Amino acid sequence: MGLRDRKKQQTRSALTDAALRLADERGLDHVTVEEISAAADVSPRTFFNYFATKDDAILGDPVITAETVCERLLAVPREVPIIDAVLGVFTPAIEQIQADRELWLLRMRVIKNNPALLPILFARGAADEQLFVAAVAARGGLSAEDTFPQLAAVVTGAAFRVAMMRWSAAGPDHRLADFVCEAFGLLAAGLAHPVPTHQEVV
Amino acid sequence: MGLRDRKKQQTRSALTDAALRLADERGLDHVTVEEISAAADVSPRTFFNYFATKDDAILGDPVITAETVCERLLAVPREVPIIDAVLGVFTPAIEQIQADRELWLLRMRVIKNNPALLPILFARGAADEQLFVAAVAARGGLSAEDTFPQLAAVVTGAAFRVAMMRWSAAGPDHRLADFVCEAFGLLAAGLAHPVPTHQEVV
DNA sequence: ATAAAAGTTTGCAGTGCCTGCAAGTTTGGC
DNA sequence: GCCAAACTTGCAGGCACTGCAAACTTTTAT
Repeated sequence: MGLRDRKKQQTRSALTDAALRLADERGLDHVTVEEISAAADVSPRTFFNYFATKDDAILGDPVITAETVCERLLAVPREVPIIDAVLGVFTPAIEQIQADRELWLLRMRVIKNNPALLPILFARGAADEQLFVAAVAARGGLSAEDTFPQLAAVVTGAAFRVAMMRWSAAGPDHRLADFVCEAFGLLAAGLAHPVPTHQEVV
Repeated sequence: MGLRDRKKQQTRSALTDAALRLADERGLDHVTVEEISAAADVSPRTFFNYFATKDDAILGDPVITAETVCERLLAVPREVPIIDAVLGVFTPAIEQIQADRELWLLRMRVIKNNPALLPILFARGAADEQLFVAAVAARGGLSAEDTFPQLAAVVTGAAFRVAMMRWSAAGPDHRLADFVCEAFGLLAAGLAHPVPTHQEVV
């Protein structure tokens, strides 16, 4: 990678870093693009060369592209239940997030304090979601217009989001993977009422 | 209701109607608040006395308040599985939407064409979502910090959203209730792979 | 009926996000 | 070193949205 691209990468993360730090300190609404740009030593106009919106700077680059998700999902044999398949597909991303723990905890804190950001946490756009739906459909030999793939895609996404929130709220010794497994497990159980201690399922 | 409130109601729906119509014609991005206000015969400043954001005018009033949801949910006996409980709680809202079919189909078309609106379709705000989580928790004798209520609330919301999308995409003879039931049924089945015709579950 | 009170609409001025355009400046290949 | 491509920047401008204070309208009390 040449000097050029290295510099771009630097500017990019300088911008997210500044955005995250400032938003964490004062709340996203009390930080202007002008301030973020100043903190990253670029002009406000340049900010928008890197990110389409102020929010995007907070969210940074996606950990995993929709294309990768689709590709991997299609590689999972059809016998594997969709929940396990999705879990497998996301595992590398989960580990990636776990590795960048500090960054992500900060990011999640900012998201939690600025709920406007929340929807974008998973399924960053309708386009990505549609790709995901299509992949689930293809893997199951179904149409993207069928209920199952649409539901599976959206619901696993929602479950993942819940896992992220819980992980970020938990203590430092927890692994994101555990939260995701727990959530997906409950999903696979059909959201059956969890058994309080010493109680049998009816 | 006095003249005053009647007029307010009139203005309010004139604004949503104008917003929906114009957004449907040209796309939300190509409609300004000024235009919506002009179509509804009020000043742009007045628009913002009625709706906090342009999006809100599209979305109109919530069909069911978070408070009602919580109230009803707490009334459902604990033995009823959460999915059935939620289904029961939403039924009146579902019928309400079905009754205002024309309005909602238009609204859904606008939402589909302007995916930025999509997240707000269910769980209009983080606050509402939290109330919902709390209600699910209370009904199940769990804490709002537990995984189960958080997951159940978010996931059923997502499923409802999918049902709405499917209903709006389907022909005129379909009932929203059927789509919701189908989605909730798949959820209850743990997102098991649906059986294609003439095939046995492994 | 009339005047005061309470609630609504409106214009105005201002902030901040975001965009297109037309320079300037930096970088990589020759 | 020199050219072309890529990147940065300033400027002008559109639009969402807000607070404030001045009309205006409905309601209430007399």
